[in-house]
Amino acid sequence: MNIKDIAKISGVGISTVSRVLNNSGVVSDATRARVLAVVKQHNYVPNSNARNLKKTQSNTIALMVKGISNPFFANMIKEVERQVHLRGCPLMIQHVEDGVDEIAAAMQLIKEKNLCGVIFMGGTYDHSEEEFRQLGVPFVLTTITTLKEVDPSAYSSVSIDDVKSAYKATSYLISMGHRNICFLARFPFRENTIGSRRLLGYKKALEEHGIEYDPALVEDCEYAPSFGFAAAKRLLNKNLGVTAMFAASDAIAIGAAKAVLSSGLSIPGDISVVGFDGIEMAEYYHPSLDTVSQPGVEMAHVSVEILFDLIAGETTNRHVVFESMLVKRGSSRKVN
Amino acid sequence: MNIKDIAKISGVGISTVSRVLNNSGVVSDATRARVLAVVKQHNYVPNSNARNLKKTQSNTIALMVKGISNPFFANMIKEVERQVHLRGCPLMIQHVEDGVDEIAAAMQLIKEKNLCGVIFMGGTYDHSEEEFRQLGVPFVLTTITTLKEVDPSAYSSVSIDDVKSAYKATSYLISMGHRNICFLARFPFRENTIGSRRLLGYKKALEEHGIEYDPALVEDCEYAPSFGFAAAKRLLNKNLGVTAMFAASDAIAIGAAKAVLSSGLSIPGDISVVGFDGIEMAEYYHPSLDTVSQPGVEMAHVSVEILFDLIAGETTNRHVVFESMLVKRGSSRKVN
DNA sequence: CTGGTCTGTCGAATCGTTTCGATACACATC
DNA sequence: GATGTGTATCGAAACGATTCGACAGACCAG
Repeated sequence: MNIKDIAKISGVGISTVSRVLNNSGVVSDATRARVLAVVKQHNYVPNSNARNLKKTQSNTIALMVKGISNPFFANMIKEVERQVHLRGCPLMIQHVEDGVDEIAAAMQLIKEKNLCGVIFMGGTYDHSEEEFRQLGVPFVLTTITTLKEVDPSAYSSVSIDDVKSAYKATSYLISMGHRNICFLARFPFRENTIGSRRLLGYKKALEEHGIEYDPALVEDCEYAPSFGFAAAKRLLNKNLGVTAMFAASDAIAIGAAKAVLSSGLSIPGDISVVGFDGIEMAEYYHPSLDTVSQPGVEMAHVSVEILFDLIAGETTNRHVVFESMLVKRGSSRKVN
Repeated sequence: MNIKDIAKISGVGISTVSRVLNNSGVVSDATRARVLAVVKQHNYVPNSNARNLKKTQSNTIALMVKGISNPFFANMIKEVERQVHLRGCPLMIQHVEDGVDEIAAAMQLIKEKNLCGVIFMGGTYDHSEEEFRQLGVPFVLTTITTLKEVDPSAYSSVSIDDVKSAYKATSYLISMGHRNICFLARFPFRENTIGSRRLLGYKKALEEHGIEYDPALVEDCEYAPSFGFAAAKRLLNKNLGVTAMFAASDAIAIGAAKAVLSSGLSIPGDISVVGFDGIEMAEYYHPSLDTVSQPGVEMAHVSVEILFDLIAGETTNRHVVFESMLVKRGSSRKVN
């Protein structure tokens, strides 16, 4: 069942059917009604391959996400899907494995599928401005850090201020009298990853309060409970008199909290714990975990909005920085 | 840059380029090498819209998932993505909102995009055999229950035995002396949802051990911590002398555990808690939660395998039922 | 030398759309 | 009656791939 069949059955020309379906050009009401009736009756759905081929562009959006099983991303992905869908566009979600070049992967998809836009989510990108420009379609970087210096006019982004957010959490702990605060995050050996940015905020807070930075208090760990657990165990074994832990994600914080509790220590009695992200599970942990919460769903929403603005012809790129929020639930307390 | 350009630059015919790219037909080694060099040099990627149009079928797979933000699905989705990707096929992930007809949505995508296969994940389907047959492409139902009786030869599926799994968990609690065991799950007013199947297993275990089924011990609640929390609160307020809680998902169990702990009761001292699914967070909860674990990643893997077998021409549908595993971690204990 | 087979290649038709230029008719204007 | 201006429609040429039938040359057999 193709447009030709519909045309024949409706007794009109092919182009008339096309104009009806696309609401383009003029068609008399009578003809329109007749065509639509036939379309509905036969459950006709236009073939998007043919359409995209002819138009040399599709309405498909791709979401390239690093860490698709990260619980913080789960709700963001859902929101992206919802918003894109709402605008009548199909969405392709592609998980980007560690070590693959996100831009190259997107590039391939763009050429292959004539994508009309891309959202990149999560990770640290090591690409030059030139590489971004070569994409050739609108795109948004959501919760992504870039290693190379890239002209802000060359891309759009949605993020929070990681340095400031980590500073906030650390200052909060310091204000409650903590001096030996450890920090758990993932930092590969390079600058400007999410982890290193948060480390920067952590250091800054220490410095401003005259506390010397001690590398022994910092543990490298992936964004998952099992790694947080192991890292916290290592730290506790060092016997450094830690009274507070700040984790760069709630998943880490949950693992770390488990390590603390299963060592027979209490939270916040012996050790205060603060996480990052604001996932639902952290709230229902016992004790409920304090965290620096990112407005993930809104961030996803705005990402889609920016993308569609760009697709609609908007030429100036936007950079939206959301405010993170320190959520106090009782997993930290004052010490003297 | 299209196939014509590549042909011209390579000094060969269009069809020769096509045969090189598809490894079809005979091409001399010299010609093949020359064409491939040109392809690489110009970063040429064939346009899949044109290809799919001509072939009247694409290699795209769709994943229709109900509850995309469910943490149990997160790893499954990742695995599906990985496996499909590994086979060189693009994946479209579509979240199915409550109340939309999954099959109709898939049908539309299939016609529109000439999909070559679909995986349906999660939810309860109210479709007739006829509707499944109309899909016209291979598909697999993963962790899905069907309301209507459907001939098993008409579809493939991957699942666990929900009745048996719930029976296992309930029997475990009973064997430790519990009599007042409550059950938390989502059951709309119909048979054969995941929730009602697990309820069946719960009832069966009670019955076999001569414990009368008390509807007051069953609470309806969505698969998320906040709902589990509220449901458990309601239960505790009834003062029914509950000593154990069995939740139909770990997310519910975590919420319920929070309710128990924040009421000043202890787990497993006062109340034993058993969840369902086997998500990582449940293990890192404190106390670590006992659960009936489903091998989600394997289930996803097998789903993709079955799907590709069907696409490859396999004509008999398969139904793989995985064994769930009772994981004891210490959130339940003996009572007398 | 003729005819047959094999190898490597090519051109053209085709997939199902969109869209541009053409056309046909009705009606008004001069 | 010739001309102009809408309005509603149509046909045909694309879009970029695949694939089938055709064909040229090499080689061998008779």
